[in-house]
Amino acid sequence: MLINAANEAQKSGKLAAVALPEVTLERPQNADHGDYASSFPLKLARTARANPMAIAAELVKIMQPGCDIADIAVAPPGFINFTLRTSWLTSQVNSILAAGPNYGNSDKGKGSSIQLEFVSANPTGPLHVGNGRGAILGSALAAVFTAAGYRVEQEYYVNDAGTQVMTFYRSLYARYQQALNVDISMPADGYQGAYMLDLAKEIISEEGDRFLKMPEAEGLKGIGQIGIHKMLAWIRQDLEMLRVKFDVWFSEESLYKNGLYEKVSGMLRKSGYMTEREGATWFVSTALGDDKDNVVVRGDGSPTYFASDIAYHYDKFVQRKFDKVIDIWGCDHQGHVSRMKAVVNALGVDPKRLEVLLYQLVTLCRGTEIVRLSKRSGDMITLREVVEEVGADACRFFFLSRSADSQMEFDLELAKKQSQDNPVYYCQYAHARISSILKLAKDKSIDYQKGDVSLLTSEAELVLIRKLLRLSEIIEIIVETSAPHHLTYYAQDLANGFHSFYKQCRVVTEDQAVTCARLKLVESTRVVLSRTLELMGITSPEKM
RNA sequence: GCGCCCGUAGCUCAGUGGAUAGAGCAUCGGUCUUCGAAACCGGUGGUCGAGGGUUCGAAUCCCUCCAGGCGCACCA
Repeated sequence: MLINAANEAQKSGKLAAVALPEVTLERPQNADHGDYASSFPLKLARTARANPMAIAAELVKIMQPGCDIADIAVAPPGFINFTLRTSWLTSQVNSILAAGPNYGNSDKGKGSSIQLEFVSANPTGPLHVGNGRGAILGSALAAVFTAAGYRVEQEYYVNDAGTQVMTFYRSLYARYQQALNVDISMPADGYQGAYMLDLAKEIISEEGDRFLKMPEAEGLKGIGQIGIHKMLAWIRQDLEMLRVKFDVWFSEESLYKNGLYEKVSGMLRKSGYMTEREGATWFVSTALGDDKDNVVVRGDGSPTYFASDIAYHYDKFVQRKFDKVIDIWGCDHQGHVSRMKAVVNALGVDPKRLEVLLYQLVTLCRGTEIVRLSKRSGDMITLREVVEEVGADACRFFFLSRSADSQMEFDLELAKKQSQDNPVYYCQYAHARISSILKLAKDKSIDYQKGDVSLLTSEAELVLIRKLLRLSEIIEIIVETSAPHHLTYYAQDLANGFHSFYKQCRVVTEDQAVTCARLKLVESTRVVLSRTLELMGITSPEKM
């Protein structure tokens, strides 16, 4: 609309014929400035060598208010403000009801495929709180991208190969032997956590001492594999408690077994990105702008985790042909980003198709005392303990409520209290209230299907409708920024809009017509609020 | 030393280069004869770490400095 007006103004000579800047629409903070505002004239002023106010006035003359826009106004120093027509706003209530649970969805993604890989913690111990942050970030993003018309696959990369796994095998084998009264000490670099003892005991109760009778190498491997398997089952349970589910559990080891690793390293060798030096094999990241090269195969012939990652990303982009891949990592893996981008580049894939989302670490504390997160040391608070303490809804909301870029502190002493103060209950309470109103209407057999939405004219009603309409905008922002924390702020804003409306406008009254119109508004609020909570993976309770 | 993230109200944090910088908690004060007070309404509280620069316009972009977190392995 603005572009058309500008083109027309240029044709008629009212505006200098210069390249037009990008048209942007903002949402003004001040409601007096309308529903949408554009600073287009201000941006045009320089190139067009004209007063922004004059440009704005010309453009406004050309643009005509339509069925959706009631008013277009010029505001100093050169804004154009658009105000939506009330009748259009109220009609949106019917649109929301018609869309139902699909409200807010779009086809922005046009069915292109996205692979989201997250958590991917080593299966050498239970998940800790930091893993929880990644898990919730990933699952919320998956929901939002799906709503925006992308085909999303959620994947957990299982590090079932490599040195950490061997350390786990040795630790578990030692615990197993100790539990069977063999005098042996834990490996110095072993996993000390109490869960290793429980695991060993569990295996003894199920499998007896048969691994003891085997040659050491065989026993180690046998017990280790059972242990990893059990660990993975635990992890899966932990994640399910948080309502995080994966479509694929991808085995690192499979990359070696099926020859993909050999194939990809051969390709890179041929194209000159692999080189032998100091007895090891290196990936020449520096050729692609990285600050240093990285070892792929150690001097002893064993591949590093980086080697698997190269084959893994080949599999993602080339074998499985994902249009886009998003890896979600803790910020302690930050150094790995440029390498991975270089690898993707070397494989002939546009590195822009790989997005690495880093989240800052979660620090745990008990009061003022900081608790270190380490699987190797004994003192560790598991994700499960936290979820059991505060519940999945509060936990998800808490993790989602901060941008991935900001560090967060999880105070265990305040966990319970935090969960009571958690704004998630504010949002859920709004949903429960709505449900109870709708139930009242049902008990009174009020049929509001034909309610006339044009009766929704009070300020509180219109404010609420405007908030309902923002969901698709929020989804779009999240798709563009991969920052799902906006959902939590939107949910609170929406809940506030409803609570405020509820206080000012009695829904079920003697006035049948108004009652029906308001019930429609209440129902549409339920649709949008529960959709918002659903995207966050949070339940919408009818009672609390 | 180099790289990434962060510094916004007493606390925890939002803030897609736009108009008077927001929310929750805390604090102070109002609001229940009627659909859920787990709520609503209002007040107090800010040199947006500091200093430069770009811009009609900067919390936002650039530079320098200060403070915190995390990396910089033939660990993952």
